[in-house]
Amino acid sequence: MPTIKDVAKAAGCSTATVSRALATPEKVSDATRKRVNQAIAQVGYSPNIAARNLRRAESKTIVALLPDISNPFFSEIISGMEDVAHQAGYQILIGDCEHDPARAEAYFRLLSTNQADGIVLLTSEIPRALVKQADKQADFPLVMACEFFSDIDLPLIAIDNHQASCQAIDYLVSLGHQRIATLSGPAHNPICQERNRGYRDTLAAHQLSSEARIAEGNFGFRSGYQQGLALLEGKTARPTAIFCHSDEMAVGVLKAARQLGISVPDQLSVVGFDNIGLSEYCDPELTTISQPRNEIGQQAMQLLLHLLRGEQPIRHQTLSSHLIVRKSTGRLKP
Amino acid sequence: MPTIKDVAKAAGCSTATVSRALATPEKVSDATRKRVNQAIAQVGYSPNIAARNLRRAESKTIVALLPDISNPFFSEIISGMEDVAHQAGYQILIGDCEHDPARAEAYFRLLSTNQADGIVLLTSEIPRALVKQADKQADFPLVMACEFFSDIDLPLIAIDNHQASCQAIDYLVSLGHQRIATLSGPAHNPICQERNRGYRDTLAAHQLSSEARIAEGNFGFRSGYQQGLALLEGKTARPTAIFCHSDEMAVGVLKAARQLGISVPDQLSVVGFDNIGLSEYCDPELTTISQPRNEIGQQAMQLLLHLLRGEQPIRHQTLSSHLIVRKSTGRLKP
DNA sequence: CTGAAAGCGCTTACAG
DNA sequence: CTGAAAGCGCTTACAG
Repeated sequence: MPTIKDVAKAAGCSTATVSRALATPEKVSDATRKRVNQAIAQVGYSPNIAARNLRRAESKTIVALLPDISNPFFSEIISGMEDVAHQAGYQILIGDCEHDPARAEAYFRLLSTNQADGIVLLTSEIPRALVKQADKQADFPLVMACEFFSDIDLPLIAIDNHQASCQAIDYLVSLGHQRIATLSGPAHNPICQERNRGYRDTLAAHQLSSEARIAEGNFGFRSGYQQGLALLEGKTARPTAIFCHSDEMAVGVLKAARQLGISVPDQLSVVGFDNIGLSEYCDPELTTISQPRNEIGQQAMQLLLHLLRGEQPIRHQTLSSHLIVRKSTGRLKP
Repeated sequence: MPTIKDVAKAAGCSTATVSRALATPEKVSDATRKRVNQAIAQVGYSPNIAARNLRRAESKTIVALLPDISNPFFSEIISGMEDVAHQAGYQILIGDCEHDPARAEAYFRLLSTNQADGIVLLTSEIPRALVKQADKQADFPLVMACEFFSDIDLPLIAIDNHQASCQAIDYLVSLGHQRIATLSGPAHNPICQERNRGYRDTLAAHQLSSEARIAEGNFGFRSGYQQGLALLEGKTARPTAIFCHSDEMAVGVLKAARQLGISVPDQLSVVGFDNIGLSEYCDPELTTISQPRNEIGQQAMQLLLHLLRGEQPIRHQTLSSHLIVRKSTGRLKP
């Protein structure tokens, strides 16, 4: 591999000048710049980024920390992040935590070893000690997207989960439903708590508090199916609608209903969350809440870039979600 | 951040000794090693990886090049890759090509700039010039997984797509089907060509060649739905079974059938490919071909590591797939 | 506008 | 077993 020295030799100038022609071309005379560029092309030079990073004490790498890469919800967020990052000369390292604290820790360690410049945190399922410690350090750019911690105030891009939940429940009530259950994600997860608060608030507003019933899943198909069975085959009055905190769980509920011979939406309405690709292709098509995933990714990266430049950006931004009505919800049919 | 100098000072030795205590502890006396380790703990040292990488001329980073990160098929493969990579001290950089040649090129460029040590290629949808050129360079460790090029012989971990396809078609014939269509992925994709060859061979073996009919999709839900409609609403004799090159397309076909009032499996059998999580939760549950995704990821990474160590590993490995029979296939009911 | 020189933090052949 | 020294490839304040 040719180095900057080879270019300097070919161009008949010093390595300093080659470096400047690349980093700050306006500080180099036209003639020299031309010679340098020719030399670069001639010897086939591309800078050794490791050396540059070492010298500049940066890595131009951002870690995107996910709870679970297999959840399709995240892919479009990553995509939005990449668009913005690449344009600014950064690359994204996707960190899949797989609910393993050690993994999360390893990714956090990349910052102290200069292998990453910042983190976009897309999960609250990591050791909070890690986050608290990081938050104290000045040079630890950390941004959250979608998820958040109730007791640690970090820069955040997200939708209003309380409101999104209210909207879903209001809609179900408007269809005449009273026994509306929620199939929540993990109970300790702050976004689920927000959604459950919205659920309770809305039931209360309609004098339906006594009907409140929350089951707990983990966002995946299987838990949707299992909790769906539990909710629907119980002896107590069966819910006529279930609001799920993810589309995968909603599809799991659809399977449970099918198995129990409960027809959707005639005897049961189901609402999902996230509007993943599948929601248009399951049977029936899913009524769900759509988050602007690409925009969330873009804004989160933008926010992190501001932080990296030492600016003081607006730390919290709420993007709007909306309810998409499809075929899995409706009035009860006798 | 403390550097190796700080540790040396605290331990009362040279930086060389600190470095050796870390890299080759057996070359350092017990007493010194102990002092160094104490000093490391005391000053809170972690090595600057950029500097190490520069010195060693490696990055300990492997690029996993995907056609599309939103396809859940890949997540478990990545997972398998990560297990092996992390254990060997490597990290995985996920490169999402999004069918954009410029992106693929950018990721390939990481190798020449010392930002990556090797590539696991999970797509054949990239400029072949890139690959051919890379393949010529000795120091360009490149491994393919799942996908391959028909005219470029690279180290490869994959299933036998021809055989997997034969098995699916044989099974459908055994159920009494004769008009079996295939919903293929992109026609120029070698794995699809293999599968289509298996399809034709099996039809021929059963004297059904005249029934061959191949539609082309792109692996996604939407194309499954659209091509499904086209296959099923045609005036010509409608297929009684469709073999799809992905589960998402199969689910798209299920939707098309539903819309046309064709019941699965009574009037139409559908087979998918990949056994993604969804295939157990759609309606009806999908008969599909399962690939050992985690193992593919592990073996691909293992193969790449061998190459990086300058060894001469077995370049081609075929893992076995198997047909999982669920509810989307059956004998025709009148 | 340009160059000589120092230095980023580490590793490793060499000498002892 | 240990240290002094050179060097990986780049950047940048400094001097001119």
